[in-house]
Amino acid sequence: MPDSAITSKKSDNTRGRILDTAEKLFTKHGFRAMTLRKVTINAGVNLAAVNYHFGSKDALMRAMIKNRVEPINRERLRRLDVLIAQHGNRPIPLEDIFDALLRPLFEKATGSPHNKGMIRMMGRAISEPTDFMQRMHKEIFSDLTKRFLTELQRTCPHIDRDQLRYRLFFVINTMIGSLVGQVLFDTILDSDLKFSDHERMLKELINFVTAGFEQLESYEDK
Amino acid sequence: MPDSAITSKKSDNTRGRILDTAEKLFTKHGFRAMTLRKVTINAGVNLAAVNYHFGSKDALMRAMIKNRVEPINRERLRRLDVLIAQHGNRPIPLEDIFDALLRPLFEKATGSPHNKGMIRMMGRAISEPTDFMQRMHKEIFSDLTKRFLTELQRTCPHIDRDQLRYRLFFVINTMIGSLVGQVLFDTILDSDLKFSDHERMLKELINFVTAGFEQLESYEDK
DNA sequence: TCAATTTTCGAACACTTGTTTGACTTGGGT
DNA sequence: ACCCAAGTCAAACAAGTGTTCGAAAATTGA
Repeated sequence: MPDSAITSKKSDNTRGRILDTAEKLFTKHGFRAMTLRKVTINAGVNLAAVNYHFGSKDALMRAMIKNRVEPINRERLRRLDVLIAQHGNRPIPLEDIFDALLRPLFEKATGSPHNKGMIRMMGRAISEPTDFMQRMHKEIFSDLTKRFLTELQRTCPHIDRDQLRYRLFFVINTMIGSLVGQVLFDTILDSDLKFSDHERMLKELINFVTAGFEQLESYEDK
Repeated sequence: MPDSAITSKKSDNTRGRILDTAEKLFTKHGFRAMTLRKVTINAGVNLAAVNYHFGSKDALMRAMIKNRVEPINRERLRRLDVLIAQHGNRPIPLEDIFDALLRPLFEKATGSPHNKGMIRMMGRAISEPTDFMQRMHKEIFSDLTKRFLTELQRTCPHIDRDQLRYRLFFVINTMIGSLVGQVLFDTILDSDLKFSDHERMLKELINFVTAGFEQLESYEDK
């Protein structure tokens, strides 16, 4: 088995072609349809190549997710750092924090319909109940949530610690759900609104989670 | 093949035992692990019984979902009707509408850990990209969303029609995501908060979506 | 009671799955 | 020229998949 860190991501080598094709199939038809035979035939490589380059199908899956999620999370943290640098020790506007959290994901979901579907499948994969996925989840998102929690805590000292966590939980769920639930969107809408209008949707989403998180009008004592 | 509408839901007959066991396996280990052999062995019935009573594995899946979702949706609509009767043609408070939409689902998720896991798996199943699921989705949720949309429209005439749909979309996604994303919860929290505190979570969730939907402080012109 | 229908059962079918093996081909270094 | 590691390949493997079938068994109705 070769060193996976060195081999490039381009699709001119076998490893890259497998990764690309697997992602394509996974995106289009889900995990069940992503069989090694379909992947390898579609990629024009030999069946045994997957186990040679990745070790197993699960490992291929892991590599797929990491390759997609980690750049997004890096970008999120980068934007958060920019905000911190801009505002020093003054509070950061909530919509800016959420913009840093949501926009990188949505930008990946813009452009090609493949990216759109891919993000949706990522959301599904991440919420898998398998042990393998749960471990991976912690591994990938632990840092991210910690950093954003800290910043939200600092910006909103008036919000109770537990409530703050609940609300961030809801924010993230709204985000993931909105990407995963394309189907639902069509069901609800039945109108001329397009799911592909990402900028509009992102704007509405940020407004929604900001208002939900802030809860200017307090219902708590009701 | 027998008439599926007549046979009872209790687990003393073969059909019922299959349904229960399938749900248990699906809940605990996902769709992949729900093989017909595991189901039938675990239920103490013959392998061929599934195809005899349901016709196919997909049909079994369909029966599972319907049996769980439809009672919840009926309860949602019942509560909405109560609200309408109470308020006549005056607007209904938003948190009451969302309570009617969210609480029936959460009440099912209370009590046994099985129910909790089951709801989570339902959320996952519903967001499947297969044609079969998408058709089913429309079939099950079309009425529900239409009814709630109408009522929201009437209660919030000041909210633009498209925006209203976006926001209901977000509300539902927050709800589903919050049930599906148990894993995420643990990752974010890393604290003494318990996912099993449903009443607390439901309250926080209703506050969140109400504030997000209402958006008293307007960010739209920003 | 007896025939008819419904339900159960074991066995097999046809097929797909991920993985492994061992021989073959390639490409660079000495 | 040679060698050796890296990569590719066809073929098979063992295990598991949903589904089907015809014969038993159980249940029902007259």
